[in-house]
Amino acid sequence: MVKPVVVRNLHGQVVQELGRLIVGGEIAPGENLPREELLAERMKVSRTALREAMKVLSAKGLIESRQKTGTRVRKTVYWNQLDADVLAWRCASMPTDDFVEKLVEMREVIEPAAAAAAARRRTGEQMLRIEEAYAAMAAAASLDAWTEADLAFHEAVLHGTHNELMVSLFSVIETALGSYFQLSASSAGDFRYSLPHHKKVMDAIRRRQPEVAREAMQKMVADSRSNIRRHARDRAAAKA
Amino acid sequence: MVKPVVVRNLHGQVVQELGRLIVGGEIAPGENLPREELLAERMKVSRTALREAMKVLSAKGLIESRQKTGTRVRKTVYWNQLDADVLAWRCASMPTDDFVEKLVEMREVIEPAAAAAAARRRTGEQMLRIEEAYAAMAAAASLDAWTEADLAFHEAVLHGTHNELMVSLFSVIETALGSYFQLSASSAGDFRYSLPHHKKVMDAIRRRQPEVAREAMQKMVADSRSNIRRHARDRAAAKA
DNA sequence: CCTTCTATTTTGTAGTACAAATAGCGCACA
DNA sequence: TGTGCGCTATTTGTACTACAAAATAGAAGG
Repeated sequence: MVKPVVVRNLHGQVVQELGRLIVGGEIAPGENLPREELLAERMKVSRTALREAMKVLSAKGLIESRQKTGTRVRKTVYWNQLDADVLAWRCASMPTDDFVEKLVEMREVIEPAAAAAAARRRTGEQMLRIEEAYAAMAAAASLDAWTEADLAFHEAVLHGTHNELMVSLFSVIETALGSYFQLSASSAGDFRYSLPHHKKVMDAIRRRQPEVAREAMQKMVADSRSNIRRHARDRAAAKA
Repeated sequence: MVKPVVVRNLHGQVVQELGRLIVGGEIAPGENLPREELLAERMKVSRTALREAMKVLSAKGLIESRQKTGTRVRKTVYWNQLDADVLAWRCASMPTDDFVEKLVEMREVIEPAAAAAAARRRTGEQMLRIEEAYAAMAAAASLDAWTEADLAFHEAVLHGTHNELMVSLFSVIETALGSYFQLSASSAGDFRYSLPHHKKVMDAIRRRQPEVAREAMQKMVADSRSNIRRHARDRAAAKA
């Protein structure tokens, strides 16, 4: 269920490679990349392809190029941290508990509010999508199927808010759940324990009860957070 | 105080131009752009520069290119709506009250939570930044100076959360406040009325009172929201 | 009617040449 | 000795050409 990240284009590969390097901290902010000609040669691509890759990275706020000065990595404040790629790169290079905590904190802020808003404004169509996702979760036989349905559930709730800006935060939730599943997969426990939480959220949204929906979602995320902490403790204990 | 958007590069201009066209809806999602050769000719740039611009747009999720098929505008769901450029383009093309409402809704979710988190975790350094911004607001003589200080205040609070993901949401707040100032500038009223709100937030964060900070910030945003609505009503009345 | 193969179109990559900006050096001059 | 000015070397930016690769649509064949 890991992210496929299938890239057929050459410059796409370069984007991934450089992105990982930068976000992973191998090239520190303020530092300069080698000049284009060199870097292109070193990565065995043409300068053309390299430059297209660099434009992508600069669009995500990671780098900044100026004539004569060269191309340098920008301070992390300027990075588009909410960009799906950037999140993925961080997650790949630095899956520290610290970062996971930050992801969960975001969920705690976003999701209860989104659930409440969805309870107020969701359309019938959107309610249907939520219910379909729930049904898929209930029917899921494998962890993969469950994961997919779970993501669909949370995305459907976001759509229910009628606010595209909210929906764009799905990348954060996706990343958070992704690393969560990665943790819980190791313990191989039954993954269905959170189904009741989902039901409460769904019901509240159906009945248009914003505050009930908010609290149910809040509990769901809090539960997930404490699970993560438990896993982290277990891992630390196993290491010692 | 409008956004400068100074772009010295050619492809940067092309990015702006195409970005505005797409986000403004002139080219609808699902629709194809003219083929590169044609488009390059039409925009009077080389194919090279055009392609670099398109890579930027595809990095922001706006378009998607495939061989033989061409380049098409993606569904809005895939757009990085939280990207500063995308927000600016939306704001430029579609400053409808509808969109402003969505921005405010985001603020209502983010900022009270951020204020609470800052009250818990801010460092002395970060507190100082908040206080400096407040001082600058208090001393501001012009709307421009006030605007700048106000933005600095809200950014400083976000930094206090110690969560880069939160900080990245500053683009949303910046855009929201930007269009707010644009509205309130027309009525030319005194812009300092929200200073007491800011003081309450600052004090609560200094005293490490999360819930007080949350409520104070919530009131600030709510106040701003009702102001926006009043302005909208006034404008509607003036039109009729 | 369906399958398969081919031809054509469009983006992707490579390479060359030159333009433009600018940091840093060196020189002239006070 | 210090200070300012201009030159030059370096690095990115743009243009153009040529060809590679993918994938659609259409033709040919079963």
